[in-house]
Amino acid sequence: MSLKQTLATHVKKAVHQLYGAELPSVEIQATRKEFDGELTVMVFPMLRLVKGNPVAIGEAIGSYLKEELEVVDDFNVVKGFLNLVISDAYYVQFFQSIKNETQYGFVKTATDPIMVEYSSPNTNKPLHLGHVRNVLLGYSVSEILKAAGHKVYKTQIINDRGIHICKSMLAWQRFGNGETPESAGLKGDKLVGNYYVAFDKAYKDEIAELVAGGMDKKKAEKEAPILLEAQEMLRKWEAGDEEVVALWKTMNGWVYEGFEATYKAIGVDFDTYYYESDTYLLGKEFVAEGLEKGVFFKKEDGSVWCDLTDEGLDEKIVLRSDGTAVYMTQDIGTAIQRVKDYPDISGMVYTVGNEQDYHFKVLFLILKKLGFEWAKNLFHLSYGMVDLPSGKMKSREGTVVDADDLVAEMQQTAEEISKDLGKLDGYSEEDKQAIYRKVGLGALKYYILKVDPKKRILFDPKESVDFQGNTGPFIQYTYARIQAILRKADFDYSETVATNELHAKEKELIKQLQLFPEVIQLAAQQHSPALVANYTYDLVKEFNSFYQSVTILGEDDFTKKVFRVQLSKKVGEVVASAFALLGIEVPERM
RNA sequence: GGUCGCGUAGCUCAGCUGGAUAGAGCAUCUGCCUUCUAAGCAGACGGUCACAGGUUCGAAUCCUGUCGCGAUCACCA
Repeated sequence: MSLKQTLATHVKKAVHQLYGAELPSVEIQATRKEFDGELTVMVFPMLRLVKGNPVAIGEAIGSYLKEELEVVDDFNVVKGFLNLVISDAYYVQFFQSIKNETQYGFVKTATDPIMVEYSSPNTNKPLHLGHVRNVLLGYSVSEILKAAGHKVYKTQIINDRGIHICKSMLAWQRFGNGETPESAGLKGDKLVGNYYVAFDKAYKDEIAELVAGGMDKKKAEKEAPILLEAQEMLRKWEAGDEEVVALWKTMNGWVYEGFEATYKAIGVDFDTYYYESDTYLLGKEFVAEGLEKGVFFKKEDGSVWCDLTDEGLDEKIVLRSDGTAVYMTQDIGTAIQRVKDYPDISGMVYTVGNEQDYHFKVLFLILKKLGFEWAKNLFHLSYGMVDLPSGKMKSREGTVVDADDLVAEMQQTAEEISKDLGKLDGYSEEDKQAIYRKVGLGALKYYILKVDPKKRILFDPKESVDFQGNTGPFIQYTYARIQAILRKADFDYSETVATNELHAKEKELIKQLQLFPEVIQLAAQQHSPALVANYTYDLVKEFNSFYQSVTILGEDDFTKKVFRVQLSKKVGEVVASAFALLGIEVPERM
């Protein structure tokens, strides 16, 4: 039983004995720094059941607790706040109980499997800063869910189907001259991206030409020959035309290779992949079934819709009049396919930007209407856009921040800062590069993950990302210093030592460590890596303060010295664990 | 226009299911490297928590309205 629970039951007992009232619950929280004590019992909420002066009630309960419980050393009452001073012995004992636990704070048994989808890029464009946020969030939430005791399947849906793919293919046929990533010396995703841009340019030129010839602009946009040709290509593709399918396979292959390289550089991975080209047919099947059941209805032109006006939403199309699948069709199919493949999953998390809030609201509703029990356990992990000072990122206008470039730049910055400080002199170039990579990526990842997913991020490439203060490198740096202590400790610090008095900073540190398991659970509940990031920062700040105000290795008292090394070591372990939840590595030195 | 999200220090952000005098970092200023890594520590300065009502012993937090910013309401994905 946790300390809070113990205290709560005793507070209830006290109130029962003293006032004959039964409290349904007791509110206990951490005492604010400016007051004496560790934990505070709220007296105000009791006033409903217990008539009297809150200070007097607090005093009475305080005396009772001090009398009854050994861990309560003392108490004081300020207004309606009963502050309890918890004994050092309790914290010493708590620390000793977690000291040797591996992966302290993690739930080790994996139950209730959850599938987490993230990344899900468009195969026409190289990954950019927006995808980086997506990938980092999805990966981190997956790790957090695992730590909180879930089995997790990381997956992505690859949008390898649809009119957009045909556009790049068409442009490649027209302007490509058989170019390949090898011949062009380009990553595959970059090469295909170029053709997508080429298509767009040709398309715009054709529209301009038609408009110059007297056609209405809207009509021109619909009737530009290159667009009609792309649409024709999509029909051929859905019909299984060999030539089209072969080209599609080749170009998709290039893109995937390019994406994999980027994922590897960022340090994220997937357990399983889904391709829309494999699931859209299943979606169509269920649209047909839904139509029979009356969940959907057909319009005169043959398109199929779902009426959601009862839910306060609009009508939503689920199948085009020409019978081809739309986005929604595919997502219906994909969700169903996943549950077929992994019947044990209890829920799914979709990491997708907030511009699709409406889409997912509708998707979840439709799946519910189709009668799937699991539809209630779907969660849209919605996140805000990453904006640049110049506004939105637009690939067509060349205002995107490319993911590969970004990672390289961060590593470069880490290298420059590190060289100025000169702490790595004497290490091999290979070791140094590995550290620069960890630090550069750490800065980027932390910068993005520490903010609440719902909020938009303003990213200024010029000012780049900080390396001081509440940042990844600051936390990594603290970890590296702890490792330095452990390297220099030339005595055996593995034995449990009998300490009975704690330095104020030691107590603060242990209190902070104590919070870690709760933080993991809360972060999992809220799907929020930001909680983990900010917790880690607090822990590290507490450690630095401790580090500055006590001597560790130079301490004369052997018991204290050992205890402090053990404490430092544990802080290091928790920092490493917490950062692993964010997908950030920690360096042994920097 | 309908719906959803956001609005906290000059800037970037914390603030858990309502709790005490709203917290960090950056920037500006002041101290601290002969002792475990100064990417650090200690301190100063900086606030009408967008605004107005309401609920409550108590509101940055919950409710209503107003304003500002963004997203979305496609036979695009």
